[in-house]
Amino acid sequence: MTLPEDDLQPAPSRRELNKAATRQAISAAVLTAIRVQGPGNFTVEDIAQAAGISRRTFFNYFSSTEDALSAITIGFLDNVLQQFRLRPAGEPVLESAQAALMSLADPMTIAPLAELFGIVSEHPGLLRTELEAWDQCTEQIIQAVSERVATGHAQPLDDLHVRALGGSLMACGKAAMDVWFARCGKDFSRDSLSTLRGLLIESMHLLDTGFAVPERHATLP
Amino acid sequence: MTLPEDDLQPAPSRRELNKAATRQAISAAVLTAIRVQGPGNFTVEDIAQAAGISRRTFFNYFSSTEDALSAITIGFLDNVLQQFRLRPAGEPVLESAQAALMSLADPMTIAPLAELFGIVSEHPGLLRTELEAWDQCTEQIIQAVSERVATGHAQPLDDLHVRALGGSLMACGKAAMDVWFARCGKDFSRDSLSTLRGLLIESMHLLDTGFAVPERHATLP
DNA sequence: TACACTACGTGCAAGTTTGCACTCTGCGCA
DNA sequence: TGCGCAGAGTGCAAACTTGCACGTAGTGTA
Repeated sequence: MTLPEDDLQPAPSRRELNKAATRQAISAAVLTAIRVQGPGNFTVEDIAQAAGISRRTFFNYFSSTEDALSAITIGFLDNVLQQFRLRPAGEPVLESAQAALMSLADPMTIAPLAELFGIVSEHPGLLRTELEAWDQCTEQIIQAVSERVATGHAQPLDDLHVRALGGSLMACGKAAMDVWFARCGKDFSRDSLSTLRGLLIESMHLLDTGFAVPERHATLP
Repeated sequence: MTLPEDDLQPAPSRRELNKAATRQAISAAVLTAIRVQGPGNFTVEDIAQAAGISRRTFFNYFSSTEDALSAITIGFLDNVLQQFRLRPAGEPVLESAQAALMSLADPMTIAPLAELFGIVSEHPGLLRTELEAWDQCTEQIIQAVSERVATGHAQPLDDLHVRALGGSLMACGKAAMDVWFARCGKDFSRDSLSTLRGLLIESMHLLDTGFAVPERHATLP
């Protein structure tokens, strides 16, 4: 009963599935622990138990609970970048970015990220960790963009171009989350998360059009 | 946050928990596959996938899907016998049996067993396997009773006594399931399963009172 | 009948999880 | 200050899971 498998990914092995499941179980457990008990009021032992693994295994995956928290953000970006890399090499970067976000079929994929965002806003002590994660994400975006422009263009773009673009992408993502959070608060429903995804795409689009004000140049022929 | 732990069991290790979870995931997957696709219309590969493990791991646990089915019945009995063995050594066997069944706090524990019972009734080809499981259960009951009377009595009971008692216990259990199934059909709700547990206990009680007809000797002083 | 194909069942080596025994650090308390 | 203790991390061996390769058996097909 194997599906036709329209995609070209070679179907993740059981090993990979298990690891991914464990990673996300740990991250989810940390998120819950922070929500319920507050940051610093739980032990690695607690997390391991909630995630259904041993304490030792926790440390096989993460070096600290903060690390596990970062993984939520970085993990989400990984998914998006994976989609990004599947886009044709010749496609403009900003179009690929929007397409990658759109291809996240299930908007619930963003749920942990969104919840983390809300939690960080309540516990400023976590901001340091979150900023670190974003910084890592930025570097990964830059890396991905860099790979893209190396293959898809006649002459490779210079470093400033690539890094500015990467940084802006990340900044747009953050802006989208800020706006979403201000607008929807802690609503993690499917609809709300769909809105968030829409905002993310919209922010990329703004970047794409050079933040042009719609009224001035409505359309180009 | 460790609870007082009123019981004397040494808290199962993570390894034991993992194994138990895998065993039951496999059995549940087989049950579902039979219900949905019918016996023989699925592969070990399907089961492994549904249970979230590799095909090889399936065979680490069971030698066949039938084996996994037997495990449902035998596993339930194991739980009951575990409670049985916790009863004081001096307590009469039939009282312990009733107490063991009563100490199954959650009647939902019986759910897989009950569902299996229903499925077997629809697929007589599975009966052979089920009977085999019951036979194994009978032997285990006899074993447990045998251990009990060896420690709790002045002189050990003879083989006939022990084996007849064990066999009768199993027969009563089966009778209770027959009656429950005739009465409740495929209702696996908490209430219905509570009824089943009641019938099981009642059948043990009948055995305990020598199947006395209530009207004749109502009560003894 | 011969052949391809699918699924079963098993041996083995490599990858992963776990228990345990440390060391180290921070904290409360006498 | 010194002591005890709880929790973070880490090294290691044993237990467990997985992928893979193999041999077997049944089934459909030319």
